[in-house]
Amino acid sequence: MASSTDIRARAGRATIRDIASLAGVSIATVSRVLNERPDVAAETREAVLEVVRAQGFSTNRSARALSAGRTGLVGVTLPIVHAAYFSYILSGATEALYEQDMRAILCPTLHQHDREVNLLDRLMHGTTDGAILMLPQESSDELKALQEKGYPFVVADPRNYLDEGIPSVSAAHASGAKQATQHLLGLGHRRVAAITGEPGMATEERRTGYHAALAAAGIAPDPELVVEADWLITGGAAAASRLLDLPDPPTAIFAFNDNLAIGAIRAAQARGLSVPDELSVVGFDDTEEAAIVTPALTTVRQPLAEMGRMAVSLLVRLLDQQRVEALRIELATRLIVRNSTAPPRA
Amino acid sequence: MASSTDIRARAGRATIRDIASLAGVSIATVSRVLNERPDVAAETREAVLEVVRAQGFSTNRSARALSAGRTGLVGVTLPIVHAAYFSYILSGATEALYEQDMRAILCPTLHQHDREVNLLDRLMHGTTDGAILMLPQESSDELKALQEKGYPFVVADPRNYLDEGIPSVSAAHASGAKQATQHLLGLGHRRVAAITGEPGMATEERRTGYHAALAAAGIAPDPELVVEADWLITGGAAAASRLLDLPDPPTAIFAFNDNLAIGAIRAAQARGLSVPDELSVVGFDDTEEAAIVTPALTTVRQPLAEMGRMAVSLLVRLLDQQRVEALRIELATRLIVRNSTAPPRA
DNA sequence: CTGTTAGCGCTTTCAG
DNA sequence: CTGAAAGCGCTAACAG
Repeated sequence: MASSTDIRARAGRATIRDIASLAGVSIATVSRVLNERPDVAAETREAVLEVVRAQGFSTNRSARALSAGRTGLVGVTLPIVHAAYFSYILSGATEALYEQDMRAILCPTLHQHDREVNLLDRLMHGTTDGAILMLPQESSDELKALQEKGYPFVVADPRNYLDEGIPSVSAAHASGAKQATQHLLGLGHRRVAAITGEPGMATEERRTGYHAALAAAGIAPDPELVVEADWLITGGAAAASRLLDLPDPPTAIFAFNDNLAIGAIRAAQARGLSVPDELSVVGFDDTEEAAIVTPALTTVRQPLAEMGRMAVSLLVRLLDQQRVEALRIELATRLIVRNSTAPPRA
Repeated sequence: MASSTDIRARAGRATIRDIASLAGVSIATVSRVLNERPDVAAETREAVLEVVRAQGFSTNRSARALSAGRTGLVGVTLPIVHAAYFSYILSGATEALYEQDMRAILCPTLHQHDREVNLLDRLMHGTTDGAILMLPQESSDELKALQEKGYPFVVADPRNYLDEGIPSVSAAHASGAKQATQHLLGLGHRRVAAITGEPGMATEERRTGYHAALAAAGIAPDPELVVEADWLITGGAAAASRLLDLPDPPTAIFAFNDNLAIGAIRAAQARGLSVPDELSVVGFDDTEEAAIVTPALTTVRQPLAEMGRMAVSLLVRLLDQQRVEALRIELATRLIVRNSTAPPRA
């Protein structure tokens, strides 16, 4: 759409200087117009914008970044890009950034700690204004150090308990777990088992919610009914087998994520048990698979995209040097009831 | 890790100038060392690196970008970040970029054409060195225009047939479809139906492969056995129903993507047909769901991550101004046999 | 092999 | 309300 009256035959694009001379004003004025400063006469502004449009000009971000000290870029670190779980958070964050006219730089760490460190180091030095961190396991010390260097960041979906003062956004694991357990209890189950994930904040909190629901229903927790597993389908299957081998097996299982729940369903089905008729299973996360699997999984939905958006909004406030009272944000979850849960057999 | 002997009490980090004076050399020399230029004495280099390490210095990318005219950033546009399909390509691309010490800037377009245009416009102007484009539908004209402006890019997984001269990386749709159809034929099926997706390059090519396999087996194509659908599960179910209502229904269906295949399976099961005993179904893509669904889906795997990597490697060559002979790259697919296919009932 | 110097394109005081 | 001028931190000729 560039008009044929472009002033420059040279390869590069028009610069602010070209616009200025074409519009008969100084570059300072053009800069003001471009940055929507109020102190420009309406006429002047119009004249400048006219030329800007005609030339198809748009400001060179590198130059602006160097001069203004802000890049408009935010680093987003995450273990793996294609994992659905992270990509939802990423998606929310990217979208929220877009709305602020900012962009996300992707930094996959592949679970390699040295990569995390290198990446962060580089991000800090003039590449980005701040970062959204999704880490496989955070060390409060390192994060503190980062913070002391004055680099703004927020941890999304923290894996561990973080020091106060470290900005973070997470799901309300405990209340979600409580919902899930209550759902099972409400259905009439009394022996409700739990398959927990690996140690960490999520597991701790979800266990807290599980116990809280049990306690509220006046049921004494049975340690036999709580087994730990890795977060994988196979782990869930193995754990469920152990549970079902118990002399007095559970009639319902609350698995701490969907993978584990799917594994549990598989294990039950493998031994001829019908889900949900003979065993109810609830998951956590509501990944894509939850709806696809047979029977469709009752599970606790995490507001992943929303966590990404929230993280950005927190970060933006940090960038603006606003005082932020609530540094740690927790987002409510929602129980999605599908077909893997039913009242226990009479 | 910053030593307490930092020369600057000021807020900012050390600059190349600080390093230069600390090391007793000129900034040009520091720059040379930083850029691994060969023309520096080993001693000098060591001395400089010493100071660099001590100060925890790392070069300001914005400044380098402005000065050198290269940002080390590549824009990646894609319709939706959290769609597994795209995120695999994205993942491969990001990883390949990382290896080149480059980074990806995420640009989700949400299927909005104006966003695509704006984004590209911005990407061009000093934000990125080039781009990987995943578009819902490309217009060769617009891409040509982009190319004429001298902006390097490559289209990943093109939706439409592109002009020659537009760099692109895609899957070998035709040969993949041929494999799939041959698999069915090899099992003994004679009435093999196809559920195509919406018009576009993928559908065209896959249809070509389907017909080629039929022809090679000496089977005349029956137009009744080819029905079109959107790319969704519901569409697949509807299409399969039409097929199964035929007076002489197919014993096997090749669905042009996994969603359609899942829909077909659902439709068959809904009318009491067993898959694969009474109906074989093959998909295309090998999404996450393919392995989860019951029965697990036989499907054609697209090398998505590899496409991303390839796109980057093509782009990098373009950036280096290398003459590239093969602008259009096609990556082989692979048939993944699972449980949704079997010989027809005797 | 090393230093000097001139910008890259933009933002931002500081005057007027 | 507008302009002049001083950099932001780095790279890349060009001398020496």
